[in-house]
Amino acid sequence: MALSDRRESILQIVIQDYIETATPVASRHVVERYALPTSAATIRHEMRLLESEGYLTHPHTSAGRVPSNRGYRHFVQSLMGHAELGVAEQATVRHQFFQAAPAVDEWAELAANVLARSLGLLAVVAPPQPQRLRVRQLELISLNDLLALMIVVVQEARVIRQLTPLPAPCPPEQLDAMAHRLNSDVNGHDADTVRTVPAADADEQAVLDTLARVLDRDVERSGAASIAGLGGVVGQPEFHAEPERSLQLIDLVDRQAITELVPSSALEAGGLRVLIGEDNPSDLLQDCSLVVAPYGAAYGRAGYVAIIGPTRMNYSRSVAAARFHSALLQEMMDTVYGGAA
Amino acid sequence: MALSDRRESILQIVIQDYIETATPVASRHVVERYALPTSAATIRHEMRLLESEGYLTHPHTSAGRVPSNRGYRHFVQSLMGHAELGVAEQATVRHQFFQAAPAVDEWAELAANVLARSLGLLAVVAPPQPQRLRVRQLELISLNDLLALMIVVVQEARVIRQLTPLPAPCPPEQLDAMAHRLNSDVNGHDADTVRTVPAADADEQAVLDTLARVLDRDVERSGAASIAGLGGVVGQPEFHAEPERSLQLIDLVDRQAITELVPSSALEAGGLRVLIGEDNPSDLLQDCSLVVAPYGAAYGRAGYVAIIGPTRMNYSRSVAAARFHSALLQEMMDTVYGGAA
DNA sequence: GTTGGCACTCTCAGAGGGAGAGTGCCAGCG
DNA sequence: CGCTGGCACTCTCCCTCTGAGAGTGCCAAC
Repeated sequence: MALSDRRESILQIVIQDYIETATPVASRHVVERYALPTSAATIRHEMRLLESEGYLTHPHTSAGRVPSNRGYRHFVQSLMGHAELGVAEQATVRHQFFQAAPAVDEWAELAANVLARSLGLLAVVAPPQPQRLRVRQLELISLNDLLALMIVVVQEARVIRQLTPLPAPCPPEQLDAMAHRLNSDVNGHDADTVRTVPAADADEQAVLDTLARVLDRDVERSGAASIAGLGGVVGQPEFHAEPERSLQLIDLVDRQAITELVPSSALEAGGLRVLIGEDNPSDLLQDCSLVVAPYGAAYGRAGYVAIIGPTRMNYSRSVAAARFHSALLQEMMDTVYGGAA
Repeated sequence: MALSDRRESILQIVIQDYIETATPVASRHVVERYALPTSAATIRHEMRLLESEGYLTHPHTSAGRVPSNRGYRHFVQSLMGHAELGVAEQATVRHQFFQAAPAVDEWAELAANVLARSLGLLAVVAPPQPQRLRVRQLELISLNDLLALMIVVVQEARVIRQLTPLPAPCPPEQLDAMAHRLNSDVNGHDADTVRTVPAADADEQAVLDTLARVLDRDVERSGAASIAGLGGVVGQPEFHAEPERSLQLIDLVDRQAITELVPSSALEAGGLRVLIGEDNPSDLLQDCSLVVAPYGAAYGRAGYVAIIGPTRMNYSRSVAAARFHSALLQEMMDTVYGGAA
């Protein structure tokens, strides 16, 4: 069912006004603020129709209108247009990344911080997860005769540190020799092939076992997602009313478990997705929206940039920012890793 | 001014009861719950005296007594006794660390998580910061002819990843050769001595410059403190009443800036400190207490285990847990790094 | 020194009431 | 037929009031 032009623009005004003010918008407010050529009564009439079609709701009889999830959905799909970050803002963000770019570990964190700050919402940035890790360099540091610190640099440009107990005493020189020997054996190997490498003695076996286990474990860990902007979201008016909800969210962030809120189905499509209210599988996000922009699928399980906020979030800005950041991260990864895993 | 025995034990009861229930404790409640051989009126009389001496307060005329900061301080110093974690709990924690111990990166995080969970308070664990970093192993990965990924393993068992632009084109083999050459030159060097190493060409100079800068920067970064338990602490009743306070705290954690709340003066003494209410330099913690247990001073600027919660926190448990964890972390570091920097 | 008793104070929850904000509807107008 | 002003109606919000309940402070008696 198509909406008349006027009805559409009223819907758009109501939504934008509500996004801005967070208070139900009244008919009179609309005509006055937006200098419409009609009277409040007419707007009232149109709003009533919009409500009967499911785009708006009513907290109570004598309150103004509030967009329904359907209204938001229509807004995102048809009314919002193709959102782009302003040129100036793009430049600022690029500049920040340019300054930080050398520190590979910090990309996701930087992105999350910039997003959170500029949107005032919760931002989650998860880097792509490689399907498997391949050894590039193995380093063994002798701590004492029975304990070594293993440092593994993997081809996917990650570094793992791990303590390794040694079953038989092994003095530092011997350990160095072992590292040297093993390095050529395991170079380019992943967990599975590491397991097939023959060991010269018990200590070597222990090191190889640990190495294989560590390669597996580190792939498993979906961890390392950066989260920022908790303060911004729980400061939103919709959270003031329901402290339990805030607490649940805080707890999730605290436990580093917000990644659970991003359904993997949203990543599969490959493009940017906006999940509004009940679109979200999680109960916690029933009154929230989620903007997800995947990136880096070429490097394994796709990473993503996600924005979480009340359904009343500024979709235009959120979508633009998420899109821009995911593209930027993709671009940086391509520069650094040459476009292939 | 010494307190009579009875007065002291009443103070102790009031404080412990208040810590447990978070509600002002009434005279009648005390006699009934703790089966005291006196009447409520007597308790009332004693409480009045305790109040006039500054150990207790009164939210309002018809409310029970609440400990004052002075009361808490006296409790911590004289009444609480020497708190130790139960044997069973010690064993559990040790077991958790034993399982995770191999992953060096995760010690602080694990400690923060365990503390936060077991106390329901905010836990901050900051690893010791080495005064300077010395190169152990330098690795250069060619990304393209003009860009390399530098991976530095430092003797302090930390790993740094950093992008390095190359002024002159440098194919992979050549880069490998450079890494090999430089490795012997920079081994054991810190930022200052790295700067004195002569460079063979422009690319080598660029790499050395980046290396020196990175060694400096990484010492600077006080970062890497692990924080956990935000949900627990803002869920405490004292935060319900004041949402702004919660927001400030959330924001501080969000910005990874809670470390600001731990005054460096608390670390200097070297022993465990308890800062109650206005002892805290930060405004935000005026109604909160801070338990700080430093560790690892032998490895540079001391790290610490800190517990943050309302003044009504369970000091006995907090102090015991902080002490135990700091000792455990110290012990683990000594095992791994052999007791010297 | 301790106790029971009693008056007093203060909070808290609920009820009531008036003001204000908006709507829904209707009758009239272009 | 769509638009408009007017008006009754509804619902929230805030303020005030009130009664119940909880505890204390004090006093007189033991």
